[in-house]
Amino acid sequence: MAEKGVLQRYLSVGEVARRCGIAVSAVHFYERKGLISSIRTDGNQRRFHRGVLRKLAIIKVAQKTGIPLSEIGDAFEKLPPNTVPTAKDWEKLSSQWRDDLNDRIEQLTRLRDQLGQCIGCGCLSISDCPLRNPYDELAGDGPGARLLEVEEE
Amino acid sequence: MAEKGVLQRYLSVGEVARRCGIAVSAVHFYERKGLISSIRTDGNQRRFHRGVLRKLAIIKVAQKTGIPLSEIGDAFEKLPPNTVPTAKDWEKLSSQWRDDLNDRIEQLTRLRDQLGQCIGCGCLSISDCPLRNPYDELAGDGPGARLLEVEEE
DNA sequence: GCTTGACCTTAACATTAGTTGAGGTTTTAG
DNA sequence: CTAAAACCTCAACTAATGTTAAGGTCAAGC
Repeated sequence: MAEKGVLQRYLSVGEVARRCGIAVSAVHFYERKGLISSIRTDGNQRRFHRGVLRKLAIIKVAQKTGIPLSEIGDAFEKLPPNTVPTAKDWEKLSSQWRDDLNDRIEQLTRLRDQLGQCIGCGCLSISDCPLRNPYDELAGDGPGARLLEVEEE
Repeated sequence: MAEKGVLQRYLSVGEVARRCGIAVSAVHFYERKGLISSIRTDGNQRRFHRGVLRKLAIIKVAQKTGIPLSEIGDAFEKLPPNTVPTAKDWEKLSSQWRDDLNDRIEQLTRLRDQLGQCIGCGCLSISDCPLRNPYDELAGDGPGARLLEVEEE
């Protein structure tokens, strides 16, 4: 009781999970992955600094943008250790991720537009279908361009 | 030799893979998953109808939009069986997937805009940060809104 | 002081989308 | 005809992101 109240310094794993809307197992998982850390009580239970809540919030947002945990972890490692991410830190992370997100949005938008055009062509016309255009970003996994080289013979 | 040339009707797995720019193992995989099918030679080797090239092209495009293979398979099953997807079929698929894609683009765009605003607030301000606004689409996994209920005490 | 809920660890399982390897067969080119 | 390239199956492995279960401990309220 004495520690609770106005200035509860440490949180149990259950509290963290509940307040972030994630499962306890996910909190454990993120800790195993090194994204967050905790100290232990004498009884070996985890106690989390409040800052972990911000980190988890950042993790959730970053995941929504499609960023893998490994990359989130890399970003966290470049932060000053053992501190709550500051506004400045968050600014760096979020602006970088926003750029990534923008790139992904652009890619998807191009694809959507191509799909839109392609609805008319039905992927039947070699010359007209943008999805079959070898020089757009749909090609380019192999040497040369043969993504939709479907019936060139 | 006799079958090759101007009107080669069937393709080996290697030809299919090469012409689609995917690995042989991936072709096998898609067949196991029921997305494509083949007949066999007397020697038990796969032979693919040319239509498989179009299906694989569709698979690749759909995957780029973020659609899982299971869903692509579901869509294929609703197509008339044993035929090459027609322009009409492709129109249905592509317009549906384009709508999905649009939804995803919209979500990501909202998220990006929120990130943009959030760069200023640094996730420090309870009242100003849109990422902490309990009533936008970032919340809503749990009962009530507590996504980023980070330091409300 | 005991019961119950919360916590601990470790291992296994689930899912998606494939890849890799072993061991053997078929096809093709010369 | 023979050697090499391509093919076959089946099982195991990869990677990311977790969840679930088993077996045991800790903490808090009555």
